Amino acid sequence: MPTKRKSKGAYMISAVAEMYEIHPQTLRLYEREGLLKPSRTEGNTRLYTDEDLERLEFILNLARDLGVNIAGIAIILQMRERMETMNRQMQDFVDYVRTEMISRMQHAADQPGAAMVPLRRPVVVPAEKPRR
Amino acid sequence: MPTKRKSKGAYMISAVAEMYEIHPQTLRLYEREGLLKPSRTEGNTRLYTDEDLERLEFILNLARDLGVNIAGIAIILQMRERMETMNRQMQDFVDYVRTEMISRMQHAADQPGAAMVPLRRPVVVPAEKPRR
DNA sequence: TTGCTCCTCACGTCACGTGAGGTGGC
DNA sequence: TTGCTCCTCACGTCACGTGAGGTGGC
Repeated sequence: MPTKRKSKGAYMISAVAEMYEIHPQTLRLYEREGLLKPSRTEGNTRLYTDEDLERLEFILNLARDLGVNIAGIAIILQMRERMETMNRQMQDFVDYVRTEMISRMQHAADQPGAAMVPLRRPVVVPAEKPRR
Repeated sequence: MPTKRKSKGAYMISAVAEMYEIHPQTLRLYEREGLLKPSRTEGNTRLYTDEDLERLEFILNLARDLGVNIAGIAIILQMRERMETMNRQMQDFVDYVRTEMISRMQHAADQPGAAMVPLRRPVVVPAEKPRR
């Protein structure tokens, strides 16, 4: 039974195996197939960080609940990262445009006699569930 | 050998099987598993449209070349659709902002004595390969 | 009739998960 | 020493692809 659960830490393979009811060999298999990349101690023992565990949970969800094989999981992990990048870029762009618009509207308002130009249509931000 | 190749059309199962060197039973399997949904004639014979074939090519790429199982392919197809939707929305938004900006800059230029407000940083559009 | 279609059932192969067996460091 | 770790090898099970067998409509 590992003492730490939520806080930052590094777990050895048997602790992780116990936490997720998974065979240690399966964890080694996932690493050999490139799904997980835990760090190692100097003595070559695997150390799983919280980040590794988060990734592992994602993997287990796909493997156990959805029946996806390793090749599929590898691709889905890649796509997930691409989507997260896209979401970030989208959000950055939306934020940028918003502040830029506000800034310009204020400039315009500062100028006496300048008219506000209404948006022709509302800005629709795509409904994406926030990741955290 | 089907006479039509590129143009719009509907293919029966053996024509598709020949074109992609795939067993007809495999096509039936993919349909049973929900990956493909060809229409049917009144006599219940499957008809594959070009759209179905495009989807099939995607499926075969995953199954044959990448070794993804059916459960994985189903999820990847879903994710692909979500990414396409996101790309479309992103592109729409970028286009909208661009035309809106131009329109405002022109308005501003029309007003004598009005200063151009330079962008604080360049607008970076994410590098996404265009789909068509 | 011929050559297609539909379907179900069943088999071979392979990937995945797991176990055994032997090793080495804290 | 004990209890962990590492590794490789091998087996059971199941999904996938394919084939056979029997049916029916153009």
